[in-house]
Amino acid sequence: MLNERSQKVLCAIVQTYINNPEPVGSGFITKRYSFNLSPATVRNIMADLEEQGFLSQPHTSAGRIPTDMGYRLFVNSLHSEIEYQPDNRSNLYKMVNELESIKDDINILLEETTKRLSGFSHYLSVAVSPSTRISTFNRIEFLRHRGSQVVAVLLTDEGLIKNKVLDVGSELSQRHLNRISEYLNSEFHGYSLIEIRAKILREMAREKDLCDTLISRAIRICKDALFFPYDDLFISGFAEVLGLPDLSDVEKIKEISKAIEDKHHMLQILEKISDTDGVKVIIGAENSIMQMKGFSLVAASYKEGDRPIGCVGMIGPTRMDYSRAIAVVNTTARFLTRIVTDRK
Amino acid sequence: MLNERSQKVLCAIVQTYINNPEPVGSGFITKRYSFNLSPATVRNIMADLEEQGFLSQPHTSAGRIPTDMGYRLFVNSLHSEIEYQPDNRSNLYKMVNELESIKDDINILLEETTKRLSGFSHYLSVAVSPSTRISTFNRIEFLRHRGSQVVAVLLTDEGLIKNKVLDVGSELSQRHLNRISEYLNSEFHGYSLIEIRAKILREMAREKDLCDTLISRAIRICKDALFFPYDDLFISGFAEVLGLPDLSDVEKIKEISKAIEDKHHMLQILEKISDTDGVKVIIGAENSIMQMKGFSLVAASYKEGDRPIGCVGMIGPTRMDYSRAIAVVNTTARFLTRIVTDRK
DNA sequence: ATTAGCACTCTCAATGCGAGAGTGCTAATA
DNA sequence: TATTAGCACTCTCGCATTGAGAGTGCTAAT
Repeated sequence: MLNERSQKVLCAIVQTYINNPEPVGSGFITKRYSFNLSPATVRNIMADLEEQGFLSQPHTSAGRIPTDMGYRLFVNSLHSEIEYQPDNRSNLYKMVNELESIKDDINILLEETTKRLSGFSHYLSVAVSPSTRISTFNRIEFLRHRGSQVVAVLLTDEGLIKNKVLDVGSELSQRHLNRISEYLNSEFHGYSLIEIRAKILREMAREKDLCDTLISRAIRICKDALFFPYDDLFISGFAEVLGLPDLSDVEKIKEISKAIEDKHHMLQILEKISDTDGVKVIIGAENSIMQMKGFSLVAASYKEGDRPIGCVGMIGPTRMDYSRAIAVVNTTARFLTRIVTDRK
Repeated sequence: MLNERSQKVLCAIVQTYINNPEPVGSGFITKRYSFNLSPATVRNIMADLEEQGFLSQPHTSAGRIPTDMGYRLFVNSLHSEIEYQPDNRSNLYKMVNELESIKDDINILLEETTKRLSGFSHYLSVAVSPSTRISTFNRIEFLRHRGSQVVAVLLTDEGLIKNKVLDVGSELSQRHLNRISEYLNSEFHGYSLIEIRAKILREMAREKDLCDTLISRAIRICKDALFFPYDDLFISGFAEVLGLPDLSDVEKIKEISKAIEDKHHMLQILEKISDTDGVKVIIGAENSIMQMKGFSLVAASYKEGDRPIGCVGMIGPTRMDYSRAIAVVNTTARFLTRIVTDRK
């Protein structure tokens, strides 16, 4: 579909544009790269590439800029040859070292990770805590709060700690609550939360109009206590990206700020990535769910053992430095995987 | 210092400028307001006001715009006559109703409050959770986590629920942990966290090299478990404020986004307000701690009974609608006070 | 298939111009 | 003495014009 020479020229154009956000002309390519082609030839190639949808022209007499399709080809050709560049490494190395010391609490770890990531990449960075739905129930405890309120504290094998205030209708003694939690802990240990939820619903349907036994009460309380509609989302670096030349336009700024304020939507995107393996790159409006025209997402899941449980990533303009971003995200995800897996 | 007529003209100018962000000319004032003055007279007054620092001129042949001092005078003259306008009320009323149903968890309540507040005010809204330092210890529980890690769950009388992962050095049995928490709960119930912290430090100094008794161990664990460097800060409405004409400049956007990303600094400002009573207005760079030139903060503390414990507020351009903002913030703070106080 | 040559197109920055808005000042007025 | 009418002045803003520069597409030659 695209001969090797065309592809090389395309990549040269994309790389040039990434280095400097100005339309790339045929002259620049011939001067900078030693393809041994004349500007005229490059012009012909560029015209072809434009016709095929890889490049576009701001106006008739300007150079070319890559389209999303152009970036895509560039990124694909990159994917195979990515190794950690030494200069990234030194920064990352420092970061990883700093993070080692706060690995006890997964959420704090993720928050600090995004902060540092955005700090030295100058892109927006994001992370989601391990998905509650697929997390493994470790135990739950109930603490009397006030009146008929109870605080449920849920611990999962992945290191998540979630609490929730419940109203249980009537005042229960702490002893009573302990009996309930003991029952739940023995019953549910080792199951995933989503399994437990299914179990509970089945159970409830069965003993619908059962009298107020310990078990039925436990089940009812538990149904609420284990339900967390959203995972935690960490975003950092908004002030950073404002410095990028790609965001000199107020409209663009509005777009991205809307995207990150809609946590629900962002979580949807990231959750999908949390399920897959390896680094994933979404360019511009490529993925219909990601309506951030003009921005790209580079993300990777982190795993507990072999099971992906959450993800970390970076958002930048489509014109972002993909090779660096991919390397950084990949390394960070591996780091998180190690932390989460080791502490079992 | 400023005669009544000048002050009236100043307020008219400020109000006009708030309604429409364009320099106000003498002609407009005479037409719109029935001061029975000629444009020339108003011009003289305006020249005086400028000399005294209440107004400024973008350029020689333009109208005047208020300085921070101008806004200040305007706000002060407003303060006395603020009542809840009926149109605010209907919006607020709806909001308050919606919030009633989620009052169980103070943090969720504050988060939802800021979301709604920014949604209908189109300004940035902020809130801080009850200050941990002055919160009243209710009880603490420890849950075994993994290895030598323990999860401490702290409940305060104000309804705060905080948890923290601690490494206690060696594995302790749950029974052992329960003994420790029992001891702490009986010892510290009813004290404020800051008092407890002082107590602990004294205690530690005294039995510095005591052997590993239950008490000394409890004390040591507790020192970490009760220490929370930052209160929770909720901010919402960034996408909203981008719509304001005052933020059409990228520099301005950078400024405010930097301000809200520096949570530490923001907390410092809000904590001061949490200690005072009534609605407080900080205009522009008035307060040296608030280096957000061009933005104002309208905030009020919410209380448990008579004791201020946290605060809620709105941030907008200095050109914001103070009268509405003050009314809204005031009402919201009262609402939060009611919720927090009632549920004792 | 590639390339040199050239006319063409489009942007961008600089310039000038006129309309409009609002001022400051002066002299007249109540 | 305080206010006001009148007027020249200043500054911005939008618009059109212009020339330089960059890069293209096309054609004809290699």
